[in-house]
Amino acid sequence: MPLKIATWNVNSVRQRLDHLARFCARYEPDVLCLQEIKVPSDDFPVAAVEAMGYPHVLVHGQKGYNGVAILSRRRLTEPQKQIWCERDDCRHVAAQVGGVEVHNFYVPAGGDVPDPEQNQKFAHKLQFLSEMAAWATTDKLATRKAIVVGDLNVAPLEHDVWNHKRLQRSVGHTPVEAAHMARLWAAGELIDVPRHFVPEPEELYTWWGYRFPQSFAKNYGWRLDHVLVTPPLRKRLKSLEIVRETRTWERPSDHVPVVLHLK
DNA sequence: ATGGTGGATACTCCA
Repeated sequence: MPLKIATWNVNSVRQRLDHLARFCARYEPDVLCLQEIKVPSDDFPVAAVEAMGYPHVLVHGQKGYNGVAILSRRRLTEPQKQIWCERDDCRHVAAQVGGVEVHNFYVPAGGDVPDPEQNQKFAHKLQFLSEMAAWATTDKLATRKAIVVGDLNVAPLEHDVWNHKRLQRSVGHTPVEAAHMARLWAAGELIDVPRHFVPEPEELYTWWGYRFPQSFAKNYGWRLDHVLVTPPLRKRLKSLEIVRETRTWERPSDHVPVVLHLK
């Protein structure tokens, strides 16, 4: 059965309901994984997303920060809300849908200083990525039909950022973060789907920051949002699209959706 | 060397 699955860091689901409706009407994903919903689970706008065609909703949210959700047209089973780094800050939710295991992550951004000794946030990010790799190994992720999506807050490859040389010392593109990402890929034998379709050196970005007002116009982008699949799904890969147009809409999220189409 | 903007919150944190 075909399956269209999208991931999108919406930067507050309540601020982005109009964009969600527009995106869903245009791209019609069967499953939509959201990050940074910034709302407690009980206050999630379930009626609004049901009206968009998503009656199955799994939310792991809290007040103010972080938070993830899976919206689906099909029934979601075996819900999971794992805790990482011994703190429940709503960064992971997972479920089975259409015979596939979908894991939705929001990895810590890591603060500004790329040194785990000086910066606890960076240490937390590295530990989170290490735990993901350990989980992929011990749970034998590679043997299952699994999809890992979300805002992993790492642009691992040279052409995943607009200026590799300049940004190597910036959090999100340091060699140590790229090495952690490579260990996760190896641990789950994960296929980096966007790069499967569009290899380096072509640029691929999913995020353009707010702090430089011209970042999108100048294409100062980073590829922070990821779609990874295990080997049993390789033959079902049909297409992948990074939906840049949402970044041109009024009051956009700083991240754009990524849509995977499985045969 | 530094600041820029956006969202949630409540006199500030996080990205």
